Amino acid sequence: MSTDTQRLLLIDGHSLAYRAFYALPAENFSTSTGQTTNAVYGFVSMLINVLADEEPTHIAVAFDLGRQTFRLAEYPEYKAGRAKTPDEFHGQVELIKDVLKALAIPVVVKEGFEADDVLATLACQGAAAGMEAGIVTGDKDAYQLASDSITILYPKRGVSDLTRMTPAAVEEKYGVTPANYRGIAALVGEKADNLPGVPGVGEKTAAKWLTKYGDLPNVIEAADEIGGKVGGSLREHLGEVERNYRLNQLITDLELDVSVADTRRGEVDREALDDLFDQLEFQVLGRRLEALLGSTTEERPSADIPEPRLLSAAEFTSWLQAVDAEAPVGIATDAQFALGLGTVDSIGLAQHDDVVATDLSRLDESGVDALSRLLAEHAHLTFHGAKAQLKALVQAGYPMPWLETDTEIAAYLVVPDQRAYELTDLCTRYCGFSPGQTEPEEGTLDLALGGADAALRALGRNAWSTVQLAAALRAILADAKMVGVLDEIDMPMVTILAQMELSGIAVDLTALQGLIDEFGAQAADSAEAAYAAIGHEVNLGSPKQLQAVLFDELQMPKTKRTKTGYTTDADALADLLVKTGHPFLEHLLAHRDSIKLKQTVVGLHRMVADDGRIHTSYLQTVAATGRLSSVDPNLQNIPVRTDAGRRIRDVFVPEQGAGFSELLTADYSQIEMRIMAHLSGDESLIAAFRAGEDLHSYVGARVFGVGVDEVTAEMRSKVKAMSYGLVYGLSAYGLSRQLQIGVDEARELMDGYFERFGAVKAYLDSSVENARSVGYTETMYGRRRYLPQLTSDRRQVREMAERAALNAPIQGSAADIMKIAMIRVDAALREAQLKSRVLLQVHDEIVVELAAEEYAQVAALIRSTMGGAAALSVPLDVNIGHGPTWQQAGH
DNA sequence: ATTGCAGCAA
DNA sequence: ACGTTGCTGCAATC
Repeated sequence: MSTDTQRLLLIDGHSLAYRAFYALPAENFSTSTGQTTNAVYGFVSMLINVLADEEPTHIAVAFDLGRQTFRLAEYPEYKAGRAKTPDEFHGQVELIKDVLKALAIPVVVKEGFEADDVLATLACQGAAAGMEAGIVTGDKDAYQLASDSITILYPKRGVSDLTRMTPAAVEEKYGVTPANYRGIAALVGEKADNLPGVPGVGEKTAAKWLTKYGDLPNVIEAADEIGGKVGGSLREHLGEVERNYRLNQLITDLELDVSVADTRRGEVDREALDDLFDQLEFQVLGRRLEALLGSTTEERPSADIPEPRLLSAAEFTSWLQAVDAEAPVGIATDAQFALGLGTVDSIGLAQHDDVVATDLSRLDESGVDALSRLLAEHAHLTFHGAKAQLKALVQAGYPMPWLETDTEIAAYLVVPDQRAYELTDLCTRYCGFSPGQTEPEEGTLDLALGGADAALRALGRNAWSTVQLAAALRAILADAKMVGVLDEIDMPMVTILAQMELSGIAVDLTALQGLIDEFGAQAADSAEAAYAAIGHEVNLGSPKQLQAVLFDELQMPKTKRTKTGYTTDADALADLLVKTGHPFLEHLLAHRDSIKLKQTVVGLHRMVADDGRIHTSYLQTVAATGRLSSVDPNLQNIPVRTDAGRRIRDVFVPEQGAGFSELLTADYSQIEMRIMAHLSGDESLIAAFRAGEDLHSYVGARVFGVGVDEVTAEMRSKVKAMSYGLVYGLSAYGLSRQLQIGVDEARELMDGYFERFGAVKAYLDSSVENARSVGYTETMYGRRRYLPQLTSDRRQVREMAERAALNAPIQGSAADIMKIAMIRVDAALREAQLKSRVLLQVHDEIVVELAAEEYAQVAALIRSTMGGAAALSVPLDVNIGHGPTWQQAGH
């Protein structure tokens, strides 16, 4: 960009704010006073980026004004059918205008016109005055304005990534000139504006026609000579197309209160801006803006990343030998891991501002030694998403590193309910710079053009970035007193999980194949019987087709509504079976059972690796409470409640012929209720656990006012359901439905419980109230979960948050205790030089592969370690079993 | 490719 | 509207 050209930046405020609102999760952007700020954050973040990128000399933001526009007047259905914008959005537009005012950026509106018309007018005026104009808008109609002097900056995904739509880019994407883009839009239609186009005509067909006939009026004129089905379709919809064409034309000659000269950048009101950002609690964003406004050179933040050096094998070795043992080292690799096998080809390393990268395959022996020593001995290694990389490195022959910080996990601890923790996003958010593209652009040309080197440099940048990010996140965790959770619980877990996943668990393939055949045959039989019962075939797996059979064909009474019709879930079907006695239902239910089992065993079979074992992956940053989750396959939901289901657990066995003899399972009994007893301090409940009697009978005796041996099986099961339900925030209505009893009886049960265990109720209530006032819940070890929805005025949203607030400290403390136990078990097994190893974790249970002759020692070690993992006011009971399969090791 | 339903676990 | 936290597979929809 030449410095003497004047650059005009024009932004569609409403459309960008709206995109930001939906791109950023509202629950992660809310101030302590409850103001939602996601749209403001996204908008301002986009604004900062675009100011840095475009360096405009002139700038303006347009907003829509007035409900009545000329488009609506011509077509009353314009933009109809759009969902009502949520209340959380409107207030944020005002905040955005406040920010713009402080930044001295004029806001332009014109009654009866949309923001894009205003922008089009200003852009044309600017272009006429010899300026370069950029229009930031989420409305593609603006493409029609693209020219040598006007570029459209269209947000690709979210609001952070803007595509530059020049005339060439428009032509490349749509095959037509910007002027003809209107024709494409008119033919294809725009769903968001409720402007239907020609059915069957997409961008390709539209472009073909426009190229052939020149422009849309010519296409319309020639409509009669266009053959085929689409030709007919076009003739039928000419009216709509002409209307779309009129409506999507942007107005470029509005009379505005603001002229291009008025948009010259003015003096920023720093004080107002500081106040505003304080109020919005935008710390990082404030610093980013500060950096941008403060420096006259307006250096890009990403320019701060040191340029990575690509090293030869010899250079790499000497770099490693010169590493400072006291300073953090960032590591990033291109590791991939699937089905028990990993690959890692290249590595980036960073210490201080020295960033290097190399191909691992090129390393000679001394290079491998030096890297091994770094991994084994350095005390300050930082990764982002370490576990898969550790596994791949270990399989490549390197030692298992001791890692100080995994920035993905640190970011999870800071905000545990985010969907993704991408390094780039986190750097933008917490450090105010962006390491940029983490992987080279797709496409075969890249390799030829040095894509491999670019990929190496990206690894170097990632390695450096993760060190900066670790420092930023640790500072935040220190403020929240959560460094202990990071260092003592979640970091040590990473290597333990990596080892468990590398081990995997052996399966008996013959037995597994047997189950596939058996469950498959059962499913086929039930399906046949079901078809016979109604006289025709139907896809039993399709709720929609089942509804047709049950409610239309067989005229059965309607079940509970779902979004798309009536439920056909197992409860409802069982209910219908009682009411109608129709044999179809019986066979359908049997089919559901066996097809589900078959699906499960087929899924497991698919995941057996070449070593005959299943290597699940544990996810450490998914469950908002601190639990682990398991994928590929999920080994935390293997059936156990039915006999048929339990048989699946029989295919999990110890490794054959390697000195392993049995599997051992160890689980905490009623850990969540014990935690509830501890946290509430309820004397009765604590006494119940200390008595060591059957908990549900003990509680049942209290609730029903009878002796412990007078508690019937029915009473016990009711109490059991209620006790478990309490941990989840169960209501009387929910309890009544689950137990198939009246709401009154359920209410009496709950009242009875709370009367005898008063401190439990007090604890549950105060726990929610406390979370509402501070904004988060806490486990016994300080792991937080933020729940800003606790102050929502939408009842359903608020109550959902209340139940989450009730559950999170209990579920989360249990998860913490299990993690601590696993860390200590791992250490104790090592210490005692035992060969047995932990393979699986299922929330309150671990599965251990027992080396021959080690049962007694391992059982004792695990019982005492798990039982002593936390000091509660009640004992932590551990059940242990062992046997030749997972099923038989259970108890 | 995404959404909804259904069903498994703790 | 009415019980938390997860994952997977299928059908239907875009």
